[in-house]
Amino acid sequence: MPEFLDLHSRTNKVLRAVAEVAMQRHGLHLGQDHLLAVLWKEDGRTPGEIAAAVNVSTPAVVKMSGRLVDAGLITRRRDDRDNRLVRLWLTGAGRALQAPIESERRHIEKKVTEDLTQEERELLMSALAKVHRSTVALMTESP
Amino acid sequence: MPEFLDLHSRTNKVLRAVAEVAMQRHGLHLGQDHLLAVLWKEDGRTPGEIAAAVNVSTPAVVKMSGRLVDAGLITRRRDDRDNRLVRLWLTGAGRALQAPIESERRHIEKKVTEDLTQEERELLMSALAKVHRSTVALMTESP
DNA sequence: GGTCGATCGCTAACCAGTTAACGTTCAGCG
DNA sequence: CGCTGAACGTTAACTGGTTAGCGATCGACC
Repeated sequence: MPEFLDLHSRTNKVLRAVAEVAMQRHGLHLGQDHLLAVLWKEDGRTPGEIAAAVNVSTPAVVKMSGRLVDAGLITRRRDDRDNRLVRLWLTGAGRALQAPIESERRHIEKKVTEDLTQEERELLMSALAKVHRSTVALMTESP
Repeated sequence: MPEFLDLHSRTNKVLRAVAEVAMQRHGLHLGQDHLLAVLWKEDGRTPGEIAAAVNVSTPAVVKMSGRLVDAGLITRRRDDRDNRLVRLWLTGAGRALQAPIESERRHIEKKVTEDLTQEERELLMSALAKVHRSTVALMTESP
């Protein structure tokens, strides 16, 4: 089992777990905060736009937005100019989550990188960015 | 959106996507190779042992092993000494996948880190290990 | 002004993963 | 020797995610 792939995926798993319990403290599941973040930045976007912004498929946004509607955090309404579009709008409850969620994520980021020196942190970011680019390149050429 | 968490999860996503298509070339889904890897190392282990080795819940192993049985890569048989135990055994097809899958993963690891110098690679690994430890610590103390 | 293709949201059927609850089987202890 | 509690696999119900395919709507073109 190659060491980098293994370490990276194990790290991802624990990071996800930590983020999950943090989000549950606010009644959210992991990933829902990303969707809300798009609306916090600009309300009334369509599922397709959100999917593109979050790098997720449109059906994933559709399902998740259904749960967020049930939770009373957003509402769904058709665009009256173009009737095949649907626009998602934050409710008061959804908007109220912005500050606590963002603070929560900053807290996690801080705790999780607190053992790194500033230099290590920068090298980690740039190395990870290189890996990201190489992976995207590998992905778009092989199929 | 904190930059490290974001970059790490985005990197994980593309890495998963690459691994997924690579595994599909051998008729596998992502994660199934990890389960098989445990059996390649030592055949005839129980779902609980495998779950612990792969850091996954037991039900996850149960479901996945069902699909691997359907695919003809493993068989499931109760232990005759202790009848509540179930042991998973590789079939010939399951054993035959070891070499190609391991080579596939090594190839991905190589391609994905090819833009890194040796020094960068080592720093990335050690930094990631630190993050991993801090995250585990954060996880076990907060709830 | 009608048709035809593109766009968009959505549903269905998968996959991996989780926790909670259930039924069996075993082992230790009275 | 029986009973009680622990260990184990399994099922059910949820989450996030995927691709394939359906239906409705819009826009452009003839």
